[in-house]
Amino acid sequence: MAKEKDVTIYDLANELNISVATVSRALKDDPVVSKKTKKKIFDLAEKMGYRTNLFARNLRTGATRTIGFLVHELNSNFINSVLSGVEKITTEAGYDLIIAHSSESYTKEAANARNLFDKRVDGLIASLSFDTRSTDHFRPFIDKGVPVIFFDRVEKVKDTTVVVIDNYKCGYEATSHLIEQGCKKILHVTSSLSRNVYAERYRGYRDALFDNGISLDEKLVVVNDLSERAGIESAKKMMAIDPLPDGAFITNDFVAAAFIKALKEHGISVPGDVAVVGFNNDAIGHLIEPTLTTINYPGIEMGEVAATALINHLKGVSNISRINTVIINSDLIVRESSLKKGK
Amino acid sequence: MAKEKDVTIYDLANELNISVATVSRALKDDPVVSKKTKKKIFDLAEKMGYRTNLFARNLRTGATRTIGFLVHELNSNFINSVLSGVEKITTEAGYDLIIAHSSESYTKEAANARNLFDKRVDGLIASLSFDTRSTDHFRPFIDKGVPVIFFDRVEKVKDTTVVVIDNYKCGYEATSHLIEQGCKKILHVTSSLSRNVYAERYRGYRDALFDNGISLDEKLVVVNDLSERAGIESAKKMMAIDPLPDGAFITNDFVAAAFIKALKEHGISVPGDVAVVGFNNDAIGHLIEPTLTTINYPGIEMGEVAATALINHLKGVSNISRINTVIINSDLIVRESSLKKGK
DNA sequence: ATGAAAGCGCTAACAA
DNA sequence: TTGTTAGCGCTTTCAT
Repeated sequence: MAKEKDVTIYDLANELNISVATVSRALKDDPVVSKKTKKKIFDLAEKMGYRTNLFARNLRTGATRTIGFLVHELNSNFINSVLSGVEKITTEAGYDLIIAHSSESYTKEAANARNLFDKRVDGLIASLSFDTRSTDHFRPFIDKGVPVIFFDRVEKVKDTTVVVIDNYKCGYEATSHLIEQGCKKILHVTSSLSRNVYAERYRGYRDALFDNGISLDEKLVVVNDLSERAGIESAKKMMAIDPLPDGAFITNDFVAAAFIKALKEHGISVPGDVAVVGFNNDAIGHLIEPTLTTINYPGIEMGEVAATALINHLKGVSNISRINTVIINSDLIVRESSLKKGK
Repeated sequence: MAKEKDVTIYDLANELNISVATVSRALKDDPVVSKKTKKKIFDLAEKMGYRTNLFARNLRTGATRTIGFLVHELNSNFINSVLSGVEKITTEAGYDLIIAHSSESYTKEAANARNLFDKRVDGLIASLSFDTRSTDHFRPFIDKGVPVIFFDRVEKVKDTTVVVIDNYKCGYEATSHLIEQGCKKILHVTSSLSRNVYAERYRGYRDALFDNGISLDEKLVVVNDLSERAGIESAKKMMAIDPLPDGAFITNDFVAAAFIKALKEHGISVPGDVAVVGFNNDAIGHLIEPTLTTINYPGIEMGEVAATALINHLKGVSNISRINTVIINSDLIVRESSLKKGK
């Protein structure tokens, strides 16, 4: 198949004996061009299979109408709901999305950021990876005036906006709920405490214990990744503790599911012996047995809020740099896995 | 923050009193430029924060080193493993990925295809959405000589390569396994039969029944989408059948999980009353109870194979147009949900 | 080993 | 309402 030469506005202009300027204007539906000429041009463009050369346009205008979406992983329900929220808004506004994920690696995240910068995105929506130690890779965007919005896993960087839930409150509520159910010794399975989300939930856990007169035992805090293996390992770790904890607050539903499964295989009953609360409200939570008590984390809404703020800023409707932090509602969903007392 | 002007090769050239041609050559590590000059240029580029303008380059060269990845959904484990396989290969080869998903909509798929075409991707890897009725939107790629590879949900289009598993065989094996376990009346829950994957699995189901002297009952074939709701509805549908079927072959693990859950809630035991086989080998399969018998569908491998074929073609190492179809291995994983006979 | 200059396809300021 | 023309930043051919 021979590569056909692309049709350009010059071809259209030649064919119709008009200038490229008119063609260019017609193509962007400039009201200054007469209906007749427009029609002629559109028809011919269609007929000749004309496609805008975006590189030429971008080169010329310096704007790409493209938003970067930079996240740690794509295979998480939460990130996917955020993505669909973002996509809804950006699509409506006529922006394209370039998605990059870092597989939880700082190096890859930095490389992706660099890449998105080179691709000249008009704005960036990002959630940090596990081991991101610095936010220097976002500097170029900020210096150049490209708006950056962080969500979920965030870091306060000057001139950026963050969209989050109140992780502290959620951690506090989850833990309080377990205490209300009679738990006295509560395991906390979480991830890198240098990430805000986990650090905040941990603070909530700690304060809830404190406020209820339970002393914090560092041995009950298990830091791991968000894999199935992490759930199984945490379960093993817990079973080695004597006496056995009677509750567990796990910052991820998938990990919680694996955790519960492992416990049950060793004859430990949930919630009878150990009450469990997860986090995120993934679909898996009501497919397992017992169904999982969890924190509802509204991803779609978060994505919509983040994208709307960004788009409004780009349109000049509002100025993002005034907004420091947006907090989205979230709440505890009580199901079977935590109910020691019956309903 | 004022938008700083981008540094260009002209700035570098001016600063060093050399020509832009030399700078351009140095930047792409052309051996013809002396080491000394190169070093000067690289150092200055670093110091001034120079970043290549990809639009200018692409406009000039006509190649983008970008691959399009066009799929129906992103929130599926299977698609995500394919993606990670693809990404591994493309990244190694120095290609970027643009990801587009159509939310199972034909219209959106066509729009995405058009968009990727405008973005001038060098190649395309795609899996069709549910209700895709035509493949005309891939024509422009083929006509222009841009290689297209389909995987999973495919359609034979001239001059394209497809990467698939043997869905017929899998359907046959899953059904035969249920029959071996003593099932005589087997429900089949699947999705749009106009998509190759479901059509083939259905053929396998039908032939396995036939080969075992069981007559096909169209009322036992339930076509639905791949949602949790689909699982629940299918369960309800089945419970209305008298006498109750004793086996179910469900072409998606997630749907199967919801299905089993619904049955159990109505006091029907799995596998005791109904033996169940799923499809895909998602993580959820061994977190639920009973653990789910399923077909292993190796996404990563599939992604690697598809991407490798594409890249090799682009590099001119091999010619894709010779290859019609690649079939990836897949097999039955027997777990608890289908074992009526014990092990 | 380096430079001069044309041109990729498009937009927009200015002119008519 | 339409046309002319100067670039956007880069690569590459042809000279030197």
